[in-house]
Amino acid sequence: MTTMDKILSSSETLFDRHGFTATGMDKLTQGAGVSSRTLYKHVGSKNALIARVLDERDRRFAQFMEDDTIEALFNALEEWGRVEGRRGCLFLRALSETGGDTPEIKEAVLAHKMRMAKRIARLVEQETGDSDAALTEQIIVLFEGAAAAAAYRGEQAVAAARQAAVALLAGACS
Amino acid sequence: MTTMDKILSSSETLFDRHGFTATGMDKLTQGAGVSSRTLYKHVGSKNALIARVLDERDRRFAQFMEDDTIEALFNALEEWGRVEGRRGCLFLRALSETGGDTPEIKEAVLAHKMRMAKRIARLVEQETGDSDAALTEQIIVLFEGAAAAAAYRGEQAVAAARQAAVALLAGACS
DNA sequence: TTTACTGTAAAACGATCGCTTTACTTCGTC
DNA sequence: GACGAAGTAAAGCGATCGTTTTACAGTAAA
Repeated sequence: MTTMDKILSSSETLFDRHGFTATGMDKLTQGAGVSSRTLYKHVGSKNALIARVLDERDRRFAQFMEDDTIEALFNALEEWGRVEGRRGCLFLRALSETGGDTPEIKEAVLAHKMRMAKRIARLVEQETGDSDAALTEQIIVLFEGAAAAAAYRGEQAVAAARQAAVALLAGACS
Repeated sequence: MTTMDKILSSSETLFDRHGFTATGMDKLTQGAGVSSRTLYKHVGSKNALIARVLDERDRRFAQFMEDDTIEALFNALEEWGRVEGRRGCLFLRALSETGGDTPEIKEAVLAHKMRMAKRIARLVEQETGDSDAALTEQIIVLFEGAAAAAAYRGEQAVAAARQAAVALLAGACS
């Protein structure tokens, strides 16, 4: 595990558990077991660190979600929540904590959301036969809602989202 | 407008725009046009202020959403977003920024979520004839997803959530 | 053996954090 | 006309913020 890996993975955990603004640089260096100088040489600034953490999480999340049906996608989200915890979407949390006015963070968030939207659109097209923009938007909302509601309702929220998605897909096929 | 009203309403705006942790007491006193001593006499602490702001928002939100159908509820959410902005659910944002370990804040958030869940359950029962827990959970997820996704997809996310909710309700009635 | 890289520990930068205090005004009410 | 309630401005509390700096150690290639 390289120094960079240590920095990114422990920072991700700290940000996720305690929030971005509330987590100071001392906690981050201490968490990574690294001096502050080393951390700054690697990432440049706290905002850049946040953006890098989000990019890395996007990679990890996309890899975790490599599924070929909408139903499997929601199953993967359920499993992700069991493993990683359910504290809401870290990307939207980063966006809202910074008020959306940190360009590097905003870009990382929107890139992730764009990628997820495209993936869902592709799966919908695969399963229904044609590209249904309205249905795709509904599945996106369900996915987002599952992540958000699971923070206080637990994994039943993800299960409900999956059921709803499957029902809507079935309605579109007929 | 009383001093307390000024404090709560301007604090709500600042928290919503810039985040809870990122908004310091000086911005809050300055925003309310009030001395720091007055603010502390009224609210006691920053965490207590956050909790009070959330309670007040819950009141305002519930009043805004006084509707008698699920469809009307989503219409109201769409209108709320137009008027108040779409930056995600302020309650969940408060919860995640504080890591969930500030009791007074956590209580305010869960009280709000419980109230919304009960309202949705009642509306579902009104419209389908019986209390369908699974369908209720799906509508809750859609509502939560609309609020979250609207932050980066705009009001089309709310429209999609409404369409999905109506479709699921129709499926349950038959 | 020198050079370059990567790391450490620790102090310090000015600014800001949440919060308290001191000293003083303004105002309605009894 | 005295009094308490409710407000002000401004300084200061110790702590922490994000960031830079100084001074030094280990290692591997040239």
